[in-house]
Formats: sequence, structure tokens, C-alpha cells
Amino acid sequence: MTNDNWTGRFPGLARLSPETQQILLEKSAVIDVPANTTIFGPGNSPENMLFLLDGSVRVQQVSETGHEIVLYRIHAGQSCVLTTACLLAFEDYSAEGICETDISAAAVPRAVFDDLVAQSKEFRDFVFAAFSKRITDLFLMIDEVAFQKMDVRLADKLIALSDGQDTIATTHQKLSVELGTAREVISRQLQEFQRRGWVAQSRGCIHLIQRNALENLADYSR
Amino acid sequence: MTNDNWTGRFPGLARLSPETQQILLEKSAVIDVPANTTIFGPGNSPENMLFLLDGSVRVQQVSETGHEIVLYRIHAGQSCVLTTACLLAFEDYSAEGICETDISAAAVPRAVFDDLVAQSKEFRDFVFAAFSKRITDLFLMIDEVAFQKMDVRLADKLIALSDGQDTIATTHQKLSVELGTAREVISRQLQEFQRRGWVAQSRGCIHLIQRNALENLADYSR
DNA sequence: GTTCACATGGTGACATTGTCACCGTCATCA
DNA sequence: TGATGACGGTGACAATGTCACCATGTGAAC
Repeated sequence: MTNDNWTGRFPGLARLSPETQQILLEKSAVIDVPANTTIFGPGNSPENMLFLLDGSVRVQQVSETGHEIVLYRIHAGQSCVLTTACLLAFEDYSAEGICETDISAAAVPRAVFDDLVAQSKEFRDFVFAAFSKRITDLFLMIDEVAFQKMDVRLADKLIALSDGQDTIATTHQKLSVELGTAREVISRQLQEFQRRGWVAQSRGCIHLIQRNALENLADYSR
Repeated sequence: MTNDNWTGRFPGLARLSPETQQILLEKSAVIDVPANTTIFGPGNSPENMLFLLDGSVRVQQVSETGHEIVLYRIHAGQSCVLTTACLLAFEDYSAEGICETDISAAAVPRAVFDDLVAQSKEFRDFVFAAFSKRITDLFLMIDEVAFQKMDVRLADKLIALSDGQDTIATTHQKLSVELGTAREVISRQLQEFQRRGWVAQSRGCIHLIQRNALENLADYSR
């Protein structure tokens, strides 16, 4: 990934003036990070605001009880507002960000970020919109964790993880972390889906046989 | 509550230059709102950023399933960043804010807010710190809802709601909304607490008999 | 005062989910 | 080839959510 005109790939940044975009391009560095790297976490605050150009980052939390749960993902074309938040508030993360794939990102130094917020109304709007989206998404997640049935949540997650494909390479253990539950619960639900002919399983792989059935279950409550 | 030098009551605003504080004081209006008023909610976006001078606001969410859960509270000396977020991002709320008491608040118009963010680094820091705190608190809440036992959560909530007093005026129903669970679950847990001699109950009231025992249970997992 | 509607809270049966202990199978590597 | 660990299955039980129903207290209407 070269340091070309990456600002054009962010819908929210397209409104910025050419001068502002130029500042972003000139004063940021495009970095490449291999998969499975922890790019931020407790005691490891990042120095820059990241704009993800390629790949995806998984943000998850480890509870004091030892449980884990995936909070959200950052995909290409999105920025890491939590990074921004913690850059500016000097607070430690309670979560960690892990590269799910090899990633490419534009790193904007804190001082440049602060200048842009001060100077560009369009950049402010971009930043606050990202914050707002993250907070409302967290509201939805709280609602889901508190009130949604596990079969609906699992069906929803399978559809999301499938990314249009019919095979998902994952384990019951990883799915349990996605939903903040226990492996046994995932195993039972997947057995039930299999019994109904909706999925087929092999070691480390789940095959979607009747995607429609899963979508119906997931959408039913919306 | 008079429109006196209210900026001094906000720790994060004390660092602002006298000129910036003066702008806030001059261009904001102090408003009073009676208890039980819904100050924002779906289809009812506020026009201003609020700095709460007196009273408290409860922010809660109603699920599509009909369940309710309290997300957080805004107390005197705090600002409503979610309001800010949605002001700037033009997104609808998925939550609603309800005055728990008569409140008094300074309303800062959106344009003034935007100017201050542009002009004052200290104000920016205040705003981003508030966002950051809210997001990390939501992370903790997700963790609690997903993994914490109900007895611990209830003990924790009772201590928080007691506000140092020994009597809490609330119902089992309201407590169930606080924790996003069912009334029956609260009733059972309170019966167990009562059996242990930790609390006493009367209609619409809970009396804390052994505060220490509740604190121990709540703190045990931290 | 009486009656009625509603809020409050108690109860038991059952379903769902979380926890624990333990097992067998498969893949990998020394 | 044998050891090791990841992966997934299973049964028993505990904790929590759901549902139906009930009794009592409160307050308003009559």
C-alpha cells in the first residue's frame, strides 16, 4: 500500500478542503502491520490516530473474571476513535486492539490531529460522527448482550462473519469470545442448527447450508 | 439557580482561559426543568449541549423486545456528551434522558460549542475527556452485563443508589430496569439478602442493615 | 365509607444459559 | 511413533429469564 491519495477512500474525509487533505497526506505516515499484532492495549497507548487503509482490527476486552468479549471491529475505511479518545484523555485502555489480518494504516500524529480539529469544521464533523457512531453501536451491543437470545445472536454473528461466503473458518471457542459466552453454549447451538440442516460442521470450519434460515432467525427480532 | 459563574463548578472547565469562560457564561442560558421530564429521546433531538448544574438525569434505553435498561446517569458537574455527539453527527438517539430530579443546566448552543472546540485547546480536551470516560464506562458496563453475577450487581447498585443513606426509596420493578433484568430476579435476590439480615424491606423501600456485607459482595470481584 | 383499578411484590413451574468435570478425536511436532 | 495440545462432545447441576397467577396495599372515583 503506497502513500497515495488515501483520504479519498474515507467518505467522511472527502468533504475536507484540498488543503486540509494535503496536510493529512503530508504529515501522516503509512504503516504496515502483520496479522495477530496487538496494536494497542493496557499499558500500551498508541501515539497516533489511525486511519485503516486495508485489513481489519478486532477490539476486545478481557474481564477481571477471565472472560473475553469482542467489542467491535475496525475495517478499511474507518478510523479508530477509541484511540483518539485515549490519546486525548490520557486514560489507559481497558480494551485491546488486535490485527485480524495484515493491515495498512495512515498514522496521524497527535499534534496534527489536534490542529486539524481546531482548523477544519469538516474534520470536526468527521471525528464527532465517528464518536457518535461508536457510542450508539455500544448502546445496541448492551441491548443485545442483555436481552437477546443466544440462538439469534449466534445466527447474526455467523451471517456477519461469513462475509458472503458459505464457509467460516473459526472455532467454537472463538465464537464464544465473539458473543461473550461459553464454548459449550456455542457447541449446543451449532448442534441444533446442524440438526435443522442450516449448517454443517467440520473441525475449525462451519459451512452455511441454509443461509436464509439463519438470516430469518437473526432478523426476526429487528 | 442564578446564572452566576457556573464554569467554576466544572473541574475540566477551570483550566479554560477567563475569556473562554466568559464566552460560555455569556452565550449560554441557564434553564430549569422539572423532575420526570424527558429532555431528549427518539425523535426529540436537543438543540444545545447541556452542562448540568443541579440535579441528575437518567439515560436509559428501551429495547425492541420491550425490555429497559439504565445506561448511565449525568450528575451535577457533568456534561451530556451523548447530546453533543448527536448534535454534531445528526444521528437519532436510541436512548432517552429523563430528569430524575428538578434540574438546572447551562444550555450551550451548537454554534457556540463548535466555536469553542475550534478556538480552545482546553475546551477540546474537556470534550474528548468526557467522550473517553463515557466510552470506557460503557465498556465496563458491557463486561458487567455479560459476566457479572446478579447478586454482585444488585449489591453494587444498592450501594450506589443509597448515596450514603440507609434507606432507598425504590421498587423491585425499578431495580430490575437498573440492571436490565426481570422483577422476579430482583425479588428473589432481595429475599436472599433479607434472609441473611443484610437488608429489610417495606413497600417501595429498602433499608440497608449491613452495608458492609453488601460492599464486600460488590467489591469482591474487583 | 365503599368500591374499583392499579402498583407492588410473592410463588411455582419451566426454559434458557452458564459452569464444571471429564472424555475422545485430530493435528502437529519432536 | 509417541507426546502434546487444540478442538469439540456430554451430562449434571446452578443461575437466571419467562410465564402465569395470586395476595395485598394504595389511591382515586363514586
